[in-house]
Amino acid sequence: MTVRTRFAPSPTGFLHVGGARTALFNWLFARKHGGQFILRIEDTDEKRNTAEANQVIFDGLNWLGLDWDEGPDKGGDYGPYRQSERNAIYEKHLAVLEAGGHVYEDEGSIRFRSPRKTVLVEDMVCGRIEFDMSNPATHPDMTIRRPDGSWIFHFVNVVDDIEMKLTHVIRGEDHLSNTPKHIELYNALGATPPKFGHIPLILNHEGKKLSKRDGGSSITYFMDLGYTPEAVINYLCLLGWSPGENRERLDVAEIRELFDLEHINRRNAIFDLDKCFWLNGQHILAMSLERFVQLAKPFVDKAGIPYGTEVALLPALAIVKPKVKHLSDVPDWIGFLFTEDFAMDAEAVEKSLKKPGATARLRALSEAFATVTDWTHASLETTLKATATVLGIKTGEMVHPARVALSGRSVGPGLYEMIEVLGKDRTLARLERAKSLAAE
RNA sequence: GGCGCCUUCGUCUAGGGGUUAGGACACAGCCCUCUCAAGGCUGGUGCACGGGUUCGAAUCCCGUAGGCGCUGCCA
Repeated sequence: MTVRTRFAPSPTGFLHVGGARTALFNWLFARKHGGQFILRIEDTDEKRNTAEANQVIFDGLNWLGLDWDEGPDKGGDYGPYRQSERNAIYEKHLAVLEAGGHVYEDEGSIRFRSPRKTVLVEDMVCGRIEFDMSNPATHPDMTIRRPDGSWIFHFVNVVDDIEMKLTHVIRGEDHLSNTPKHIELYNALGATPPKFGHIPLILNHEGKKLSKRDGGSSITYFMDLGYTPEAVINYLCLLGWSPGENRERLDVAEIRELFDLEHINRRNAIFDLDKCFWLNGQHILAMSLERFVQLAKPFVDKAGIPYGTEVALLPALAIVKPKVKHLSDVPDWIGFLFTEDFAMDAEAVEKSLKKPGATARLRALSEAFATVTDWTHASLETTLKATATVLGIKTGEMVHPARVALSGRSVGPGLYEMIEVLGKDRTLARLERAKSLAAE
């Protein structure tokens, strides 16, 4: 039997991190077992069904790297993959329920008549749970169709899962209490229920369900701020799941290999942006320069940094890669390398250049650098340190004014690396220019 | 209210009868150091509570409390 899982979001114009994690777990499960991952859009509420809202889902999943085998944009053997286009299928299944005497009309809507028995849910995450459905007062018959003919989630969801031959349904724990009702529906439709796995919810810092208002509740937030997909995937999978052995930074390939439903715990998790942020830095540090360029370049382009060719951009990105935590910070970190019109931070100028002797130091450094033929960070370091020694000052007393003179600020990439990237001409010119700002 | 699920540092978690209860983020201090990071070291804070069972409970059982979810003609 081929494993078939799905992600079935409603197009709200927003891809929630909880939804993204549900998608991730389904994707991981399918990929791990050599199965298929299906994308189905649950747009029974047609008001929400806009092209933009659909696109947000596609973009988010694509960004995360969660590819699907069947879906509205891809087709497949069990389409259409939008509920708004599956009306005939629902009618057909409703007829089956009618024929079996499982439904009745109630003020224009259609309700499913519960068999009123105990339903056993055997959940891959939660274990065996019995639900006593015998009391109509506490478990009323669910509505499956509104008087206006539109369908209710429970019904279409089950019908689609049957029709699309899904074998495993991994979803949020908010559906655990709905599951016995869904199983009743499967039975009435003569279908075998899939295996269910209910994963814990993601909560905000107040312990409430993460809402749109909470920072980091939307995948767009991570895309815009310059998180890497690898870090977000990593963080999301660590919420409610652990591979053991104190592993923290994992790449997707490792996660695909290690992931299993057995190690999903059952308690809800509070979303911690701090840790996600840390993980992002870890992934940036660990990734190849090629990957970093691929991820950072759009941010640099968007900021309009005049780097010219990609060949010129590469060394700049290389020296900030170990420092940067958000890709959106990259333009700010490399901007001074591509313009002579960079801002001079007043505080930094005050602290490092307005010091007695600063001019002499810059002059000495400038003269020393002028003789350097091997313009590499290693020999630049040697030269700078030797110059400081000659002047009888500590390395730092030379480094700080130089950094401000060359970049306009007191923090940045490694000084020698940035001088190397700057090149001899620009370095000497900037040192010269800074003398006018420096104290005698 | 009813039903279901859950409860290990502030947060994410490991641990499922004998552990000095481990790791990570965050926080503090120190080291390294050209800044900022990274890295290294150190530190504090935790088994919700009450009863059992047991020689021994964070771990098993019962209860209580708290949290979350469902109880929609939302998904």
